[in-house]
Formats: sequence, C-alpha cells, structure tokens
Amino acid sequence: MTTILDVAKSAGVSPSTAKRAINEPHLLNQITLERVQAAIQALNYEPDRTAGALRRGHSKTIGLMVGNIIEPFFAQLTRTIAKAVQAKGYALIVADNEYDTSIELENLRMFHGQRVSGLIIRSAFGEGNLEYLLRLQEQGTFILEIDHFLPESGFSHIMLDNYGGVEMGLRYLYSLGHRKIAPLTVFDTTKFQDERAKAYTQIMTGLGLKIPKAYQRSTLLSEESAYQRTLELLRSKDPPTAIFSMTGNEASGAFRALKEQHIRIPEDISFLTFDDYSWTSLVEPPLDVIAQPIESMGLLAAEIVIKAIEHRQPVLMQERFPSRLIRRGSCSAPKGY
Amino acid sequence: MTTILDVAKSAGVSPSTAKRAINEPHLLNQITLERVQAAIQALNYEPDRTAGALRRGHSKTIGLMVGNIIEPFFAQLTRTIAKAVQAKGYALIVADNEYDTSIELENLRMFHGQRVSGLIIRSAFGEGNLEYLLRLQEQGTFILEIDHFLPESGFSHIMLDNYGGVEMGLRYLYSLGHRKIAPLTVFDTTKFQDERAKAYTQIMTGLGLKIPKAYQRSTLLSEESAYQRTLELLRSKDPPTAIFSMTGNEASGAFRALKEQHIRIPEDISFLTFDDYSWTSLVEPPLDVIAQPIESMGLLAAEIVIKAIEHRQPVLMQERFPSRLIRRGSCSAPKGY
DNA sequence: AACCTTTATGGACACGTGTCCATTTTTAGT
DNA sequence: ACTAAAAATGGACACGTGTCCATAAAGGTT
Repeated sequence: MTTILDVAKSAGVSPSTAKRAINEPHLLNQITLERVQAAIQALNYEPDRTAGALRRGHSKTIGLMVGNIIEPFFAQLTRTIAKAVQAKGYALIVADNEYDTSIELENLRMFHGQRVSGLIIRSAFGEGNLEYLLRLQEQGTFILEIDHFLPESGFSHIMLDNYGGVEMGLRYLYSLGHRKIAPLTVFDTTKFQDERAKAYTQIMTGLGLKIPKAYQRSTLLSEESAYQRTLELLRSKDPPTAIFSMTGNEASGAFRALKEQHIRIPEDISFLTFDDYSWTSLVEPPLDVIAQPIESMGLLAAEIVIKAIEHRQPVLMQERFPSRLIRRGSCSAPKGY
Repeated sequence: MTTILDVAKSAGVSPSTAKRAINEPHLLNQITLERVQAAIQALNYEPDRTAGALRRGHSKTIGLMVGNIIEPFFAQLTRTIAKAVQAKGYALIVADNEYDTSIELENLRMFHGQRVSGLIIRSAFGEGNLEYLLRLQEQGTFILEIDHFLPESGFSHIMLDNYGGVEMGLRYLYSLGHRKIAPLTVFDTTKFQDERAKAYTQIMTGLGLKIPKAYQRSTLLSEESAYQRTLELLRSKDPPTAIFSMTGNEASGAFRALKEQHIRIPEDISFLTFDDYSWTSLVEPPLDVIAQPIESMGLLAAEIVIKAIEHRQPVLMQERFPSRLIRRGSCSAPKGY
C-alpha cells in the first residue's frame, strides 16, 4: 500500500510537504505542489482514512440508523444524506434498528467502535438506549434525531410538523362530513408517545368527536399489521367511514385489505394516508396523501451534522417541516351525508 | 476515550491479557477473564475499530455501491447485506453511482480511502472504472459484482439468470398469442451489453419474431424515461400487443402512461415486468411479474465476501439465481387472437 | 549589512490496536 | 522432587496519519 512517504520520496520532498499538498495546498510553492500532485497521480495514492481517523479521534464517517431501509421514506432519506455527506468528504454507514431497542443497541455499539463523527438516528420507541446515546454525545459524537425524538434527550432533531399534518388530515375529512375516522398508528403507552397518535387524540377531541375503544388499538408500522387491523375495523359493528393511515407502510397493508374485501373507495370508505409513495398515484383510485418533504429534511440533517462536526461547538437545532395535502380522489363525503 | 490500557489497569492485568479477553477469550483463565470483562463493562469500553483497521490494513467494513438506493431492489439488497455483514462484525458503507461512471469513481476513491475489506458493486455501464477496480483488487480488496458484471473483469459475481427470466417471460407472452412484444430496457451499444436486452433479441429471433426498429430504442432505467417510451410505443403506427418491462422501476413509469391513456390491461395490451415490487399487486389489474430472489442473492453476497476476507484466499464464485413467474392477470391473449 | 517578517519546508511524536515473541506459572509424568 | 510440556500472561513494536514546533529560504526595511 503506498503511503504519503512513498509520495514524498518520489517527489523529492519531505513527508510534511507532501501531506500539505493534500491538506493545505495554499501553503506550498506552486512548483513543489505540482511535483507532489504528479507523484500522487503516478502512484495512485489515496490517503488512508483509517490512520487519519485514529489520529483525529473520529473517522469522518456518519452513522445513519433508520427504522427499515426498505421503506421508501428511509430509502430516500438515506440516499439524500449519503450524497450530501459524501460531497463533504464523509462516508455514510447505515444500519436499521427494525424499531427494536436491542437491535438498535447492537448497532450503536458498532457505530461507537467505528468512531463515527456524527450520528443521525430514527430511534426505536422506548427510552432503552438514551443512556448510551448520551454517553456517545459526551465523547464528542454529534447526535441528530430525525422523524422521531426522545423528549428528554435534548439532542438536535429534525421533525415533520406531525400535529399540523394530522390536523390538516382530520379537518379535511371532517369537512367532508366524516365523524367516524379510524387511525392506523402506534398507540404507545409509555411516555414516548407517537406524535401522530397523540395529535389524533387531541384533535378528534377538539372537534368534539369521540374515539371508540376499537380505534385505539395499535398497529406496528408494518404492512401485515395494518392489513389485519383494517380487517378488524371493517368487521366491527360500527365501522368507520374513513381510515387515516399514519404511515405509507401501513397504507399499503390497509389498501390491500380494502381491495380484497371489495370495499369501494371513496364510495364505501374514504382513505387518507401519510407519505406520498409512488404507488399511491398508480392505484385505483389514486390516493389522497399527506406528503413529507423528505429531501429537504435529509439535506438539512446532513448540513447540520457536518457543521456541528467541523465547528465542533455544541449546536442545538430543533426544526419542524410542514407537510402538504395532495388530493387525488380517495376521500369524499360519507354515504348518506 | 477509554482504551484497552485503561481496562487493563482497572482489572490489574497487562494490556495483552486485556486484549485477549476480547479476541481470544479461550486462552484466558476463567477468573481473569471475568475480571477483565467486568472492567470492560464498568468502563463502557468499546474497541477502537479505526486503530484496529490501521494495524490490520483493512477496516472490517464492506462497501456497497448500488445504482440507486431508492429502487426497492437495491433497498432490499442493502438491508439484507447490511444485516448479514453486521452479524459478522462488519459495518456497511453505502453509496450509489446513479448509473454514472464518474460518480462511481468518486465513490470508489472513498471506499479505497476507507480501506474497505470488501466491495459489493452494481457497476455503472461502461468499462470506465475497471482499471481502478482491478487496482483495488490487487491491493487485497475482495470485489464482488452483483446484478450486473463487466465481462472482462474476472471478479466473482452474483447474477440473476437473466436469459432464463427473459425467455420465461417471452415464451409466456408468445404462448398467449403475442407476436408484437415491445421491451422496456437499455440497449447498450458498447460491448457491455445489458443481458436482458441481449436475451430479448436472441429469444425473439429464436421464436421467429422480428423486432421493429421502434422497439430497439433504449429507456434509461428510470420511471420518467419509461413513461415517455411507453407513450411513443402507443403512438407508433403498429403498436405492440404486449409490453415487457425489464425492471420494476421502468414498470412504474410505463404503468402510469398506460393508465393515463386509458389503455385497458390486459384487454388492449398485456403487461409483464421484472421485479415483484409490492405495488404491483395493489394496482388494477394486479401485474404479472418475474420475481427475483433478492434476499437469497444478498445473503449469498454477504457470505461470499466475508468468507473471502477471512480466509484471505482468492475466491472465485460466479453464481446464477433463477427467477419466478407470478401470474396475476395483466397478461392475456391479444385482441382478435 | 543587519534585522525582522513572511513564506516555504522539515522532523518528532502520539493516536489504540494487532501481531509476534518472551516470560512466568501451572500441570502432568516419572 | 525433578523435568518437560502446557497454560497463562506480559512486553515491544509498527501501522499511516495529523498536529505541533523547528528550521531554512526569500523578501522588505532601515
């Protein structure tokens, strides 16, 4: 493996000078600089980032932990962040926690071992790893939560305006005449309540609507779980006139169930979901969705993290992004309204 | 940052002994082992993998370069591989080349700098970076191509049996009575021909069918490109009776175009595509697809790479996976057959 | 020419681990 | 009790870089 020493020898300069050609080229005499650059080229020299990481104390690497890379929300986030941090000379290490605290811990250990410079995390529910995260932060790793945050952590975070999104959705359905609106979401009993579930409860109450027990059972952010839940809702003795899915992932399971049961949308039931996934405009009818500005969130996340690392001051930024309602035809007035 | 020296001191043993508690615990006296483990726990010690990487010469890190992480095929591959390599103590660094050779080169440099132990790559078209890859290999990085390979590279690879898949699809459409079958795919003019495009040409010819010039224009593996291409096909004076999309990505654009033009499937045109993406069963009609065993391919990829790294012998494995035809109702006999 | 400043270059060292070899302690065999 | 072998532990060093400080050369001022 060629090192900077080989480059220096080949260019006839000292190792220090050779390194400067890479890190502080403006300090070098033009002629010297070119000679070193030629040597780098000729030897195909590429600085060993593992050595740099050891010396520096962190690896110019960003850890990204998401719920599940397969979900388009996370896939797009991953792509945006990967590109943005690479442009700044950082590499992206990805892992997913499958919404499971113990898997998350495994991955946090791995990130710790890799001495990641920063960490962007969509943490699993529960406070399980807060302690570990705080320790990481203490050791100088900048931590940014995204899409979800632990209320007591005090980390920077980037979030959708979940309350606003749910409110927009519920008011929309309400204005169409719906009163029996069932959510597909996670009702967490711990203090780390899902924001959308909480907003649903608050806003429904604010609208003077009551929430039957049957609506408050959780799904698990999974397709299968939402599929089952939807079947249950349809079978209940007082079925909803509208279903409001809080994630695109759940929407897919719910839509499958509705289709299988030959429920007509929106004639029999109205359907609204978070996340403007590309399939939502391909199905019949195309779905009304609440779209998240995923790319903007990813770009800001990358920017904040890099800035915090390079300025090495404790940055605190907690940002909310607005969502957008896209109407395509899956919601209408309920029957007999 | 606590190091193994701190652990050793705290446990009252030498650094060598402390390290052995992690790397070769079977060599230690039970009592000593427990004492060291207690110290590790108490100090929250996590080995610095950047230091290990420097000493070892590679970073126990796998680089994964895909075309575009957003495509479900790559997202699922990423997830499967990430999980599998993490289980073996490796971290996964991801990057996508956007099917662009120069972006790919950037990322290869980054992987090189990170001293990745192995590299799994879905290379961009063209031979642009073959030289760089060969140099990486020479320096001890194991390289595995996936989904696509450069014929002259001699790297290990994991591929779908593309010929078999295309043949299965074409024979299926042929047996239904179709003779005018238009493909959505990349017709590459270089020697690095896309396997599916090549197979299409060969098999159509073998079936005694001729391929109009209009069918041989490329799409770019993108939704938008496939959308435009489909519109063109519909407008042509002798439109096809069946469309065969060679990737799930293109299928989405094509389906959108067909829907927009109010083309009935399969009454007006039959539609078949590679990739069993989850939306394909949600649309009307549900689509016939040729499914790839993505998870099996990912698992084998991870296994081969890790094995090659740990045995550090030059492994050569070139493996083909069969695809599977799933019929759901988007193909039928052409009109008037 | 003497001095100071600026520009350009060189050298020493530490980061935390893995590897290799040396040394000490224990066990087994007689 | 003595020796050889096995088990357990210890120590020295190198990996390639970034950082800090030292030195040399060039330019400017009096």
